[in-house]
Amino acid sequence: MAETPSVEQLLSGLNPQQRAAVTHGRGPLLIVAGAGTGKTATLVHRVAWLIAQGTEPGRILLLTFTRRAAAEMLRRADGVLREVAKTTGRGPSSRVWGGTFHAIATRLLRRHGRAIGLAEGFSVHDRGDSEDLMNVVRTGLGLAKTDRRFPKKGTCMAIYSRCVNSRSKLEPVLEKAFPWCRGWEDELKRLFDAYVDRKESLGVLDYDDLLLYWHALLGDETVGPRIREQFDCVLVDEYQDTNTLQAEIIHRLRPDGQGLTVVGDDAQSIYSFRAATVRNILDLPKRYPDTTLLTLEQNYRSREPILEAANHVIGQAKERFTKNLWSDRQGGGRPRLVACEDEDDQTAYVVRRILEHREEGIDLRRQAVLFRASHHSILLEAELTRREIPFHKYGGLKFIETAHIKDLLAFLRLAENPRDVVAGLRVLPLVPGIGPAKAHALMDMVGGSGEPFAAWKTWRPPEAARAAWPALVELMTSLAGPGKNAGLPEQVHRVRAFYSPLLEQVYDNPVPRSRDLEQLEQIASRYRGRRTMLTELTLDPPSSTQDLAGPPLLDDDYLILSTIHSAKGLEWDCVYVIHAVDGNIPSDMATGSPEEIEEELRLFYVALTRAKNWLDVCCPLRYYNYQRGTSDAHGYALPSRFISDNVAKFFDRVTPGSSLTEDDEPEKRQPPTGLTSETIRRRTKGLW
DNA sequence: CTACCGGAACTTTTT
DNA sequence: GTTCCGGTAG
Repeated sequence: MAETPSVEQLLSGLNPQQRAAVTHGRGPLLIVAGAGTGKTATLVHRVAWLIAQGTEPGRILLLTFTRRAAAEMLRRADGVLREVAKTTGRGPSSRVWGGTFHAIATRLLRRHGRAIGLAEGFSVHDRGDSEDLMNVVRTGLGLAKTDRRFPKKGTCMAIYSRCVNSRSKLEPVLEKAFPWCRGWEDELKRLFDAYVDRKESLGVLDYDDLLLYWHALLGDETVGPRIREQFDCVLVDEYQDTNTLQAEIIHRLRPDGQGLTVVGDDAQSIYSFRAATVRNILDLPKRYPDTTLLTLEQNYRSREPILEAANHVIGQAKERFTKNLWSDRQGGGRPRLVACEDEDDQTAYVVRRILEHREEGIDLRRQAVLFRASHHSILLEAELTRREIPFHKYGGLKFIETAHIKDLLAFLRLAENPRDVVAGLRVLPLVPGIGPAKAHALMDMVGGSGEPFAAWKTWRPPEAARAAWPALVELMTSLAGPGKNAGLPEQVHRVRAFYSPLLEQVYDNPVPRSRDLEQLEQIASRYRGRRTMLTELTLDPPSSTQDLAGPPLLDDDYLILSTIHSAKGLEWDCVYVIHAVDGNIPSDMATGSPEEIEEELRLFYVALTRAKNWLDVCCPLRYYNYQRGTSDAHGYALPSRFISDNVAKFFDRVTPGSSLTEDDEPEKRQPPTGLTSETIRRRTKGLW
């Protein structure tokens, strides 16, 4: 088969397996792509190839794990297309439907939701909002004060979510994942029923609903076929991390598998806590018997010694389908296994290595520190700040989840959807003199249409609320009514005018919080409208203030700190894995069952395979237990159980030793004999 | 009955 | 830095 020159050009630089994947026809295609095997490049080229072959960009659906990944792929696909555009005349891929399952679900539901009785203006609750609503219902049913302690709101939400996402009944879910909550079946069922009703009456969808409604939409006799016909090709990235509900959505989108491409790596499945199941990727050939399976095994990312160590780590997994990866990037040193005395030692070591590498010409942004839990980097962050080394942290508590940001957004959400109790219960108690009880009563007074907050005007506030009450009523009335069409920055500004004085009373560190709010006002102009801003912020929350401020300037350089989960799909020249001790990797919270431990092993594997050229794994052996007060709160840890003797052989063992650490703790290091400060002064004077 | 304060306990990973 | 609880004051 003779290829046209432009297509040949598009395929140049791909290896035979990648090429086969890119040019595969319409039948269902499963690409099992190991870490660093050019998975993204393959997917990008496939999108470009499909377009070059005549598929309209708007008829391609690209589902990725994060929006960041989607944007990156579309950007790169544009690049590839531009290269070949001269000869094919095909346009850019920018109209490809790309995004997360949740983001795409929102778009489709706004467009077609009417057909299944969904109001177009529905609002989306994030995890925190959902928990709050769950709590409202939980208290309403009197489950908050029972003889035995009833599961807390977060646990209730987790159980509910798992039922929805794994599409299974309550009993097995409790049995398998929440054994300590058995015995509350009846109460939980009542609670979930009430929660569902409540969402319905408020016109609110939570994360799980987005998937659930999308699924339902596809099952509808009239709309279902319309959506199916909208797309010729569906491509799914990170398929190993999809859950049962998502797999069924895919199945309903492409019932016969025609035009379906799925990419994943069962060795990198790390989201089972979110009800993801590896079975989706493993069983795809069973679901579609004519599936073509292609495997990518050549790793272009890591040097061979790093890959060898990583292969031996994942070699300990019980069930695995992908083969070992290989690389022709020979040479270079082996990865390091660093036995640190304690966390301070680890911090000093990591900082020193980072600076050494920077001296050698590796920018900070090409280096990353990875850890299991977000709080593992606290000490390091403090040290980086002290040394004025810029860094950017991914994962963990997000900007959007801080109390003051949620407060401010709650005003906007309440204006957008006056029935949103969760928003109301956040806004109202900010006024002195109004607590949960009065807030509840006030929310019951809110009307449906016309002027929703009219009843608040005649309400007689308690003495303490006299001053602030009329201002709040005026603010809300205006935001929900005539002020609705004001510019978004203007709206935020008005909320800020009302909220700022309260902020100073409620929080003891109002200054940085106030700055965050100003920032929010600044970026508000970026969004098309209030509803868009609110949904985008819940579906794609910026991970930090810096992120929110926009892409950093090209010339400023910063180190990456990230949870291993957030590091998925990314790569750096130098990777430092910290806190690689038992209890952290694997986490104590995840050692209940063999399956959980297996997932922790894969997580460790993901961390190691992020490294291109240098890899340091640090194990601080003595740690400080912050929960146990000040005296004698030290404990001892062992290196991660995943670094067995057989694995350790592939690392260089390093001991930083106290002489290499920085001079922060004088009591630890005696000055070498014979050298006194007096001699130093004398020597110094001899210098000039 | 309601609001508010202080203390205690806990904090995995994320759309 | 929260969230959850119990006690106290209005």
